[in-house]
Amino acid sequence: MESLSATTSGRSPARYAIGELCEAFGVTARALRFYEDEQLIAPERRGTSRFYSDRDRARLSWILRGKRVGFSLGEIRELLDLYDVGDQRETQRRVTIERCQQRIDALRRQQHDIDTTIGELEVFLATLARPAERLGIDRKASNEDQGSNY
Amino acid sequence: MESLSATTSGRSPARYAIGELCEAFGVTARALRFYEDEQLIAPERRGTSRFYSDRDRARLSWILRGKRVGFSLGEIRELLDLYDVGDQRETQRRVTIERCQQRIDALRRQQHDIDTTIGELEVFLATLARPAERLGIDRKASNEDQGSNY
DNA sequence: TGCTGACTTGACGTTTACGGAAACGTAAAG
DNA sequence: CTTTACGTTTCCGTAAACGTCAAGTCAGCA
Repeated sequence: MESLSATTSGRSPARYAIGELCEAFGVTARALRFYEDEQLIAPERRGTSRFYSDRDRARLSWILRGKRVGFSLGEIRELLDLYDVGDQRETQRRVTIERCQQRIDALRRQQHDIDTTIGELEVFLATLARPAERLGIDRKASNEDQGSNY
Repeated sequence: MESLSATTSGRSPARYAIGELCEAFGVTARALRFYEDEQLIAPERRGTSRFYSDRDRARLSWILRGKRVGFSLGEIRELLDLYDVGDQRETQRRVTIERCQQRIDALRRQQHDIDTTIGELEVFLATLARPAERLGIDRKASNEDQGSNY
């Protein structure tokens, strides 16, 4: 059973073995099983083996990006669940929308934080380039610390 | 001793008590002491008490932003140490520059990740706005997962 | 048939970033 | 002098996100 995706000799309903996904995404099998325990993905189970679909692949992609962006696995699960639920009875929908908005706002703040950090690192790099000055992170103890993410 | 910053009745060499900093930055004293244990800040110690300078304030600001941006405390310490060292013997300097560049690159990738995530969340919000469709995260299992941060 | 390699399920260990509580010190206010 | 507020150290606990064995299963093949 060389490659699962090869056995399915052509089109879409591809299945991947756990090792293939690990390879493809650079994660360990342990991690994938952990995500499964935590209800983030649910690959098909034939007996004891796992078979991942393209949907699982996409989910994994979301999970990993979510992590890089600072979401906890719990939050990621919630978001994925939202996607799955999709619509719902009015009230549920409003909550969902609100939570999404909050996430987006948080991400925007994070963008700003990253901008600032990159900026400071670049300034620092500049001082390194011409080694003639002393530096001070401590100009005026800038009070711009509103908007604490998360 | 109402407020330390008030006793220093005017200019720069202000000192802050731990409680003031907590208040100002929305962190617990426990956290500040922890950062001290971890060598991230080193407030003046008169006897057993702590007195924070503007420099400490600025450092704290950096620490908190660094955290929001995804640095670990260890990484933050390294970066702060770099700032302190400033220049150095040529070889050390090159390493420093390199590490900075890497951090900046990682942050740029993170920016991109966040852009993508915001985008997806907004698309999702749109589908929520007009509740008439089914959605699929799983269009084509987009393979755009290169550039794994950190 | 026996080996190899990939996979499986537990179960316990680890790191990070603090939180919480005990037990005590100090200092200004009433 | 006692209260109240704030601060200190020390130690133990925890949640998240896996890593790391151990021990066993199963398919393919020489």
